[in-house]
Amino acid sequence: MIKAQLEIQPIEEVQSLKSRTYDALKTAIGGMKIYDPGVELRLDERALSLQFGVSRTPLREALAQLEQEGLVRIAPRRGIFIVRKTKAEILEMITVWAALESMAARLVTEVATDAEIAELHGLVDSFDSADIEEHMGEYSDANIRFHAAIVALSGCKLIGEITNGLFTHVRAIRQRTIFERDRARRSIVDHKEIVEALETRNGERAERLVREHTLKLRQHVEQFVQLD
Amino acid sequence: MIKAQLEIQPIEEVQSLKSRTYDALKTAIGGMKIYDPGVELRLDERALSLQFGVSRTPLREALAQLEQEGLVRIAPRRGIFIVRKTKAEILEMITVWAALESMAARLVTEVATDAEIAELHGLVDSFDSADIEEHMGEYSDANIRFHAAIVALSGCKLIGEITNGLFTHVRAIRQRTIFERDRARRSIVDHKEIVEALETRNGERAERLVREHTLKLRQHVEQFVQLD
DNA sequence: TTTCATTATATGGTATGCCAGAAACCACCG
DNA sequence: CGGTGGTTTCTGGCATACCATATAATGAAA
Repeated sequence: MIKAQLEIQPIEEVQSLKSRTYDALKTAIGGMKIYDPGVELRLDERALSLQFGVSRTPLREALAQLEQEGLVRIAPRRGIFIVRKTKAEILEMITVWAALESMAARLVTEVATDAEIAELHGLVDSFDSADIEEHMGEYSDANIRFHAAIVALSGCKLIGEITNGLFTHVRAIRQRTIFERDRARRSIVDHKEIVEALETRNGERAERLVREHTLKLRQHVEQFVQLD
Repeated sequence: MIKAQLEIQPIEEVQSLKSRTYDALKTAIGGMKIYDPGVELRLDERALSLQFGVSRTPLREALAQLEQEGLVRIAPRRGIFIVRKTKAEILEMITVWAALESMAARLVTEVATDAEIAELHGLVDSFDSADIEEHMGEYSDANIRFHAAIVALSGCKLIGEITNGLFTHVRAIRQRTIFERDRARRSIVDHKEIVEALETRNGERAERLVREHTLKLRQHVEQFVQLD
C-alpha cells in the first residue's frame, strides 16, 4: 500500500497584530542608524498606526513591550522616543556578554558532543590571516556566528535569549566600531585558541579565554568608540 | 533683604495607570504560591479591570509588558496565564545568576573601595554557625542582601537589573526549597571566604568562589526541588 | 445513552472617540 | 523688540464598544 504521506504543516498561525507590530517595529528600529547625529528619535503613535495599517491599541501594546525591553522610552504626554544607549551602558552590556558567554563556553565543555564542537572549525579555519583585509564582511558575519554557536552549544537557552537581547542594542553601534585589520587578525587567533580549549574539554581555560576575548572588545569600544 | 527661600520639591509625579497596574500585578503574582497544586493560573482581563478599577486598555498594556518579561503568557483568544517555570528553566536561571554574580565579584575587586568591601562583614560576621537553626529567617534575608550587595558594589547596573528579574522568578520556588541546617552552615563559610577574597583584591579567586557557591545552589535545587 | 452538529456565551483582539497635559503659537503690553 | 499670558494644537492616556474565535452548552440523531 502506497503511503501518500500528507504534507502536514502547522496551520498558519496568524499572529496577533500586537506581536506582528512588535516585530515590525523592532526590525525597523534595528535598521535605523540611531546613533547618527540629527536622526529623528521620536515616534508618532498616530503616524505609525497609519503606516502599519493598524489601530493605536495593538500598536501601543507593542510599544509597551519595547519599552519593557528598553528599546524605547515612553514619556507620558511628551512622546515616544527610541533609546540611545550611553557608552557606559554599552560597556555594561559587553561586560554582561562576557560573563554569559564565558559561562556558555564552560558549559560547552561539559555537555556538547565532540562532533558539535568540531563544527566550530568551519567558522574559524576558513580565515587566513593573510587575506583578512579583503574578506572583512565575511569575517564579521562568521565572527557573529561563532559566538552564537558557542551559546547554542551550551544548551542554555536563557543565555541565548539574553545575549540576543543585548545584541539588538550593541548591533546599533556596530557601524561606529573601527575594524582594524590587526584586531581582526588577533581575534581569529583567539577564536582558534578557544576552539582548542573546547576540544580538549578544558572548561577553566575555555571560560577564561572567552571572557578575556570579550573584555578585549570592551576595552576596544571604551577606547575608540565615541557615542555621547 | 531677607530671602524667604521657597521650599521647592518636585511635583509628585503621578504615574500612569499602565505602570501602576504593572506594579500591582507583579506584586500580586509575586505573592501567589503559583507552584502549589490546584492554584488558578488563569487571569481574567475583565475581572482584573474591575478589581483594579481601571479599564482594560492600560491593564492590557501592563499585561503585554509582563508577557515580555516572561511572567505571563497570553494565548490569543484562549486566556492569560501566569507562567510556571519548569525546573530546567529555573536551573538555567541559576546558571545565569552564577555567571553574572561571579563577574560582579570580579568587578568588585577592581572598582569598590576598601570601606565598601568592609561593609560586607556586617552581613556575614553576625552569624555564628552555632545558633544558625534559630535564626534561619534572618539568615535567609541576610543571605539575599549579601548577594545583592556584591552586585551593587560591582557598579554594573545591568547585572543588577537582570539578577533582579531572575530573582522575581526564583523567589517563587523559595518556599519549596529545603533549607537544611547543614547547607546554611556551609553557605556562611563560603560567604566568609568570598569576603576575604574581595578584601585581598583577588579577582580570580573571588570570581571562582562566587561561581562555585551559586553552582552549589544549582546542584541542590536540581537534586531536591520537585516542580514538574 | 452516546455522539456529533449546532448554537450560545465567554474572552481576548481591535478600533474608535474623548480627555488631559504639554508644547507651540500668538497677540498684547511694557 | 522682548517678554508674558492666554489660546490653540498636538500627542499620548484612557474608556468603551464591537468583533472574532474558542469553548461550553444544548439538543437531535444514531
